[in-house]
This record gives sequence, structure tokens and C-alpha cells, in this order.
Amino acid sequence: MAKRPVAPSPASPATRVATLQMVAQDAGVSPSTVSRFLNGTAAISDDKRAAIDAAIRKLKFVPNPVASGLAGGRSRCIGVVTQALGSPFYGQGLMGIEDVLNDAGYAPLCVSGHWREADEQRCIASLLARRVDGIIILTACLSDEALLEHARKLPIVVTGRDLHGARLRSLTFDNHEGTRLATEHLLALGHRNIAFIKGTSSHPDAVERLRGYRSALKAHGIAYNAALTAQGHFIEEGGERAVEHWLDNGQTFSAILAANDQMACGAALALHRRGIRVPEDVSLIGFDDLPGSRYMLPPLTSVRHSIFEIGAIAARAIIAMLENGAPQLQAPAPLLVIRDSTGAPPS
Amino acid sequence: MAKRPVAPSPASPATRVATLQMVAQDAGVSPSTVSRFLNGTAAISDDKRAAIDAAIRKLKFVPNPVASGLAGGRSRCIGVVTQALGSPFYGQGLMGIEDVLNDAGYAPLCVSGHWREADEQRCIASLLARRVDGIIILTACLSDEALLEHARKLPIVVTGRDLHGARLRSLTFDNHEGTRLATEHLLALGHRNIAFIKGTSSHPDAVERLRGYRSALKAHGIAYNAALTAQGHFIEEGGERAVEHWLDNGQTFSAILAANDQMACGAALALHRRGIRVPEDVSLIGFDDLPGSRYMLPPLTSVRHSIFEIGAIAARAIIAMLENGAPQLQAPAPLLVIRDSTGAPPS
DNA sequence: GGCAGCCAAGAAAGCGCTATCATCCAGCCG
DNA sequence: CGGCTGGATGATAGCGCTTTCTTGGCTGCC
Repeated sequence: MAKRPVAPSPASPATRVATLQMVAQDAGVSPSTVSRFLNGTAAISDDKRAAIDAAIRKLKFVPNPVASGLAGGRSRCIGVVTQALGSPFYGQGLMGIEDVLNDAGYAPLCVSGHWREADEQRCIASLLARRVDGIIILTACLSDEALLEHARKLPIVVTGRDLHGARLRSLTFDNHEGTRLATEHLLALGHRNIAFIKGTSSHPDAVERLRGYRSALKAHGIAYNAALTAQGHFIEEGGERAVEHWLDNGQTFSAILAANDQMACGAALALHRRGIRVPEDVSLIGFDDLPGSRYMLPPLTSVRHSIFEIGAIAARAIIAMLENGAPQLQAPAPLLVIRDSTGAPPS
Repeated sequence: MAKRPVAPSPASPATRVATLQMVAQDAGVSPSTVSRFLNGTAAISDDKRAAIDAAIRKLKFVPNPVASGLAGGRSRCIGVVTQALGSPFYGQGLMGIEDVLNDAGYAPLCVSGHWREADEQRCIASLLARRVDGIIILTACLSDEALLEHARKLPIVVTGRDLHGARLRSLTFDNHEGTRLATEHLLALGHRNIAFIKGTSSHPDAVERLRGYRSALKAHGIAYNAALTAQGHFIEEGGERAVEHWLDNGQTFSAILAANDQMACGAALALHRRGIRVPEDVSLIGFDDLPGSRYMLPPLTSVRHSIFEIGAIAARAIIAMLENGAPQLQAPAPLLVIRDSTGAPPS
């Protein structure tokens, strides 16, 4: 029939994995029909349908996503750029993404940008080269412009930023409300000298979290004291240093709000080393509610906003964009989880 | 020259990304030569080399890994199966793998098996379908036979198991030595009643860690007391329950060795709740030395074996296997990191 | 000087699949 | 009753790259 050799290598029947061609031949139909069967692209008569089904089963055929990616342009693969595989925080987000994507028949391709803009660009370029169908970026370092530019090529969902475009959607939780809630909690307990450990200032989340803290103070007529804020860069060591710095400089405070749990953890260690008890002497609140935070000593009061859920929402949104649906991008509201690290200030 | 339309769509010069064909045309050479240039498959004269180089730069050409995967059978992509993206422990391993792979021009494709054999099979099947060049499995649930079977199709490196085959290499750190070291440390401090929190028994690591603990006890002529071991399933809650169980049953112990840091963390919380001080009343040791463990209160003594390093070694090994080198699979020796959670038993 | 032996380079055949176009056979209307 | 619409298939041209297989020009050696 065809001039092309249909049976690739009769010598090795078991070695080679089944191809669509082989299925077509076995079922006595054309490759086009098999392809249509697989993708539901067109109606197929019942007898052919049955024949193809039988052939697929018999040959244990599994479609090759690489080939269909090349031919059709769709790879059923979503690029996910995170900052570090293995970050306790973003890791949760990856799990949310993976769950949703798998259920929808997509595979995530994770790359990490290490919080460096150049790395992030490289990552995205490599995802583009691999012809992913869409990209989810968990908190990009990239500029809005760069993001918009990339979104001209394929759908993108980005978290931690408020930015929309033709094929760009974003999803950000209410950081401001989160720290506001946390600060209100401390205020309600009677604290007046509340220190704040900031995250990396270039990070939009960090800016919003600081703003939420200040809003709450202002609402209660308490002056913002810059000496009671310190930069912690979102890592444990930063929290540790912040506390040491305040203590060394004789600052007075009865509570500490950290812009993430990791910094709260570092702060807890520094306090412990100075013999300061939590929450008897100083109350401590984190942000993110990492899985490990309920196992801190004492269990940490924190602001939960479920990055897992955010990952899942982002994944659903990117799928919706690919399938011409309307993406839903409502982030869950922040929730204050009160544990044992906060209490009334010492009298 | 060629009958094939060389310039795909003159109407859209900016829309379409550069292809190897276009580079060839621009440089005035054949596609084969460009391909050889890219892969270093054959010698090329200096003038052509320069022309190709210029064309690539000019057109901003990036090779399409999907196409070369299809054509050449090599995807420059390594499948990585982990148990959960976002596990604080395996996450470190993923980072090690990613670093090495990226440097070697490979990309990791991560999937997670959720500690379920069926999921793991599915994951591997999907990696196979995507035509990865090799697979790294971070602690498989699969049987030796299943692993060996898959290794007939492509090179595999598996951690946490001792199993070798034609294209299968494994890498396991010395769990036995790790807990032996930890137990020796407690013994040296004068502890005689040392409780042990076990990991999931189906896990080879868990078995070895228990064995190391028992060896050390035996070496010092101390009888193994089954009542002083409890199952913790490698999670915080398990550690918590274990301690509560012992305390509720009036067991006497002056030290606890947990088969991983997460369980140690749970144990610390349970002890704290009962008002038992670490290390004054009870010493506590973990295993894995997670990044967060130095921020526990008190900072946790633990056995370090660097899963990051193991990931890196596994990645180097799989690359060596792909490039016909001899894989080096020496895991780093376990190292006891002594912090503040261990001390002499109360007198 | 002529021919084997080489080496750089080109031509062309796919890799496994999708998508466009052509085809064919029913059924239907005027 | 013939042309027409239309739904189910088949044929076929790629997707962008690798990889033989060839070819043509040189060098080297007897």
C-alpha cells in the first residue's frame, strides 16, 4: 500500500515499542484514524473504533508525547518555574500543581530560578525550547515587561504579583490582609511594641506584608518605629540576626511578627539563646504556616494562606487557558492560625 | 537547491522561532553540517564553523530538544522519581540532581510516587513514554524485579537500596553506621536506657537504622528492649505518638534516637508538652540533619548524610552511564553533627 | 602519474505523530 | 435522476532534527 516501510524492523518485535503506525496496520485503518481516535478529533464508526481499541490493547501502545509535541505543537507539558526545588514553602505549591496537572493529563516540568533573574530567564528559555504548552511561575523575579513579552508566545500564570495581559494571568494572596490580621491579633492581646522582620524588599510579597503591619499599627494610632523593623531576607538566619540586632541595641519589644515562618524560626532560636521565653516574655508570629510550624517549640502562631491551594488554582487556571475556558483565580483568604507562640505581654 | 520549501513562512519573520534549517540556509551550508556543528559529531572546516556560529547568533537560534529527541532518540532529559515534591528531605536531593544535570546540559523531569507502588509504576511508564534518557529513583517502593525489568529499557540509578544489574546502579548511604554512631554517642554520654523511634518497616533505610542501633547496644552489652522502640513512620506525628505512648506506659528512658529528624521534631514537641526538658531530662538525636534541624529548640544533634550530595552523585552516575563512563557511586560517610539536644543523663 | 584512502560536506530518509486536503459513498432535494 | 452536501477515511506533507549514505576533492604512496 504505502511506499514507506510500514513495519519498521520485523527482526525485533519485542525490542521496539509500539507506534501509532503499527496500531493502524494491526487495526486495518489509516494512521489518521488512529490519531483521531486518540484525540477525539473526529467521529469514528463503531467497528473501526473497536478495532483500534483492540489493537492498542494488544500492542500495549502508548502514544509518544514527544512526537505529538513535535507534530501538533502540543506537548501536554506545563513548565513550572519555582525558586528552589526543595524549598519547604514552594515545595507545597509544586505538590498542588502536580496533583491538578496529573489529573488533567498534563505533566509538570519543573525548573528553578534560584531567585536570580538571569537564571529565571534561562529557565524560561529552556521551557520554551522544550515546547511546553504553558508556564506557571511561582513568584517570578522577572520584570512585568519580560513576563508580558513571554506571554505573547504562550499562556502564563504567575503568582505573587498583580498583572494581567492577553495570555497572562496572575494570582496573589492577600499579603496585606495577612500581616494586618497578625498585627491585630498582637494588638488585641495588648502588645504595643511590635517588632517586624521584613522579607527581601525586592519581593512584592515582602512589601505588602510590611504594609499590612503598618496599616494595623496606624489603625490603632501607634506610630511606626523603623528601629523595630529589620531585614531578614526570608531565611532563618535573617530572623536570628534581626533579633540579635535588636537585643544588642537595647530595643524594647514584647512581640515579633516575622514575614515568614522560616525567619520566625530563626528568631525563636535567637530568643532561646538569650533566655527569653516565648510567649511569656515575647510573643512570636510567623507567616505561611509551613507544615513544620506546628512542631516548633512552642508551636508557632502563623498566617495560613495555603501555597498548596494556590499551586492547584494556578494549575487549574493554566489548563483553563489552554482549553479556552475562563480561568478562575481567586486566592484563598489568609487565615490566622493561633497556636502557642503568642500571648499577653508581660505585665 | 532543495525542493523542500526552505523558508517556511516569509510572511511571519518574527513570529516563528529560528530552526536549524534557517541557520543552515543563512550560513550557506547544509542542515547536516549545522547538526554536526551543534553536536560535535564530526570535524568542520573553520570557515563553515564561523559562518554557522554567526548565523546562530544572528537568528538567536536555540535547538529544539523535542525534535532532536524524536530524531536522535536522545532527549537530554532525565526522569527523576521522588516520593513527594516538597518533602523537606527529598527536596534536597532534587536540588543536588538538578544542579549536576543542568551543568551537564540535561534537564530533570520530576514526578512523584507518593510512596505508592502503583503510582510509581505509572510515573515510570510516563517517563518512558516521554523518552527520557535515564531515570534516577530516589528511594523506590518498587520490587527489585520491577526495577531490573525497567533497567532493560534504559539506565537507572536508584538510591536507598543495594541492587546492581546491567544498566542499573544503586547508591545507598550507610544507615547502619549512622545510627550506630548516634547510639555510641549517647552511650558515651552515659545513657543506658535509649529509646528508638523506627521508620516505616517496609523501608530498607528503616531496617538498617534499627539494626545500627541494636548493633551499638549489643557492642556495649546492653540488652535490646523492644518496649523501648516504637513505629513512627518517618513523620512528625509518629514521633509525637511514640513519646506519648512511652510516657503513658511508664517507660523509663534518658535518651531518644529517632530514625529521622521529622520524627525527632515530633518527639521534641511531645516532650515539651509533658514538661520534659531536652537535653537536661532526656537527650534527643535525629537522623538526616535537615536544614531546619539546626533551628530546632534546642538545635538538634543529628546524623548527616547529605541527601543533596547523594542526589548529585546519582546524577553524575546516570550521566556517566549515558556517556559510557564508569559511574562512581560512593556515598558520603555518615557524620554525627553534635548540637544541643544531647547531654549527659540526669544523675 | 594514477589510484586507494580520507575527509568535509551534502542529499535524503526517517523519528512518531498531527493536520490538511482529497476522496468516497450515502442520502437528499429539486 | 444527477448533482450536492456532508460525514467518515485515507493519503500525504510536514514538525525540526539526526544520521546514514554519497559525493567530490585532496593527499599520499608505489
